[in-house]
Amino acid sequence: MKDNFLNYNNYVSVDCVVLGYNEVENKLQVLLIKQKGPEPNTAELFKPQYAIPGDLIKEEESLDEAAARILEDLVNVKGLFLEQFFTFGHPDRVKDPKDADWLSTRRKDPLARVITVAYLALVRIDQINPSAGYFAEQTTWRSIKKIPKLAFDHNTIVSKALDIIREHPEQHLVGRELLPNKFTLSQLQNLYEVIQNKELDKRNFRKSIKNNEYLITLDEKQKGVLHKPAQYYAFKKPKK
Amino acid sequence: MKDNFLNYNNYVSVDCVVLGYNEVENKLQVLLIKQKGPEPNTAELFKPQYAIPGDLIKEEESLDEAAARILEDLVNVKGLFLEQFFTFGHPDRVKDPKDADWLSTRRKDPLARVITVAYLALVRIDQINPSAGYFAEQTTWRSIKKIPKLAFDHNTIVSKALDIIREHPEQHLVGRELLPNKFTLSQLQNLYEVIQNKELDKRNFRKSIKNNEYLITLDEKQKGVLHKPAQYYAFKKPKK
DNA sequence: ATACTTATTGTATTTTGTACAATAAGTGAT
DNA sequence: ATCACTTATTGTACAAAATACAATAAGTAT
Repeated sequence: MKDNFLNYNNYVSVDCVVLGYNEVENKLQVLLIKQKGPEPNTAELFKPQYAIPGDLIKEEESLDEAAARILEDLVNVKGLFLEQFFTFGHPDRVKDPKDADWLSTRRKDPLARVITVAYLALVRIDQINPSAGYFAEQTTWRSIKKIPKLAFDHNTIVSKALDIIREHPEQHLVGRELLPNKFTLSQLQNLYEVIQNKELDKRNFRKSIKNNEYLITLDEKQKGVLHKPAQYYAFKKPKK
Repeated sequence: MKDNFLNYNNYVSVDCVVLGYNEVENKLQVLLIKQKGPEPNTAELFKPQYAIPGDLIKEEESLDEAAARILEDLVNVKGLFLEQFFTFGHPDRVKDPKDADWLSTRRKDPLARVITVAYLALVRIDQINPSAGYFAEQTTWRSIKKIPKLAFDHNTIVSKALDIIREHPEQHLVGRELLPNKFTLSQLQNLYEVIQNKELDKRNFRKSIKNNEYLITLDEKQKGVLHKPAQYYAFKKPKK
């Protein structure tokens, strides 16, 4: 009877596309890590590649918890915006020869299939301080316009994340996640322009954004700027 | 050194929410199976529950392929519309006592965690003939308004599928999937009304739907009906 | 010719999207 | 006090899309 039991087993990982917004330079960047092996000085064992942060899930954690743990380990910040967006599970997604060396330092069975659940995180670059964790030799921000060749199928994963955020920026509350607590409408417009990669008309942008139920006008203006001071705004806390 | 290797292993399954449209009764239903064990006459080993069709993935198949296989085995139809929509991976999602008996007939380690990638399928009820496959004792259609208690977290999975189809019916090409090759605008409107669970104004529906780039007017009308015969329409094939 | 049933269509109104440029409110220099 | 400079802020005309609402058309059956 035991012969009828199914027994396929797989690795399951969570990978995080961390999009960081640099307000000063008005740039949207993605957080990459440089792979490292499990031991110090394992660099000679393989040619490290850039990758997005990810890890196998642990036995007792949910997928959401795994994503939070990976980010916490990497950027030492809790409570970031995190959203599952797609699961990548092609049998060959970790079987490119370019990835064999790194896997051999990390897995008992380097050719085993890995199914990965991908998450999107949004952060303000100036608010976090990524530091190499136990799975990263170093971390680096790269412009979403110049993403290098990444390990595994991570280029595909990043592309899909960008598609999703561009589709519905307002649904992803990008303003709340990527701007300071108080901000001007010009700051908000700059952010939308970077995400959508196109210029927006000031008057029309203001008309449409002012319908946003979450936007509230603060009782405060800019001070000390060399021009007409702008009104500050904030986001209401989400309903739920 | 081997001690540093990570070694968490998991079952990965694909579950399919099959939504079927019954045009005559204008009902949207979900396809459920009644669980069966791997051997004939195993019903006495456990109390079978209703569930959505799903199965562990096989070693060499992609997630999409697994979903197609599961449906093919169940409904003997290939080439259905299929879309991945979410992955459910809570550590306890298969550990409810109600599910222990069935798992014990199917798994070497019934308490092992199972992560499931959920797919949405759209079908015309009159076009397919679901038949009990190797994992189903029997199959049944149930109205989306009266879904019984299901095995595992399948009620949650079905709910999420319904949320998704209601959000963007046109993006899911529900017309193409759920109507005959030629159809009237009233048929199309009925379908949208069932999915969105609200009534639509005929004139406004026609105005908006006629902007649909995929809709074409056929050179044919209804015949033999006891009223003004309606024009037939069809959908163009999707671009790619 | 009439009754019956569903298909089809238009108009007025509101809302939303788009294109486009002048004025306002600060600072710093004179 | 005035002026130059910089960014913030606002309105108007037009087009497009969403909404509310009811009369006429084309068949069949009697």
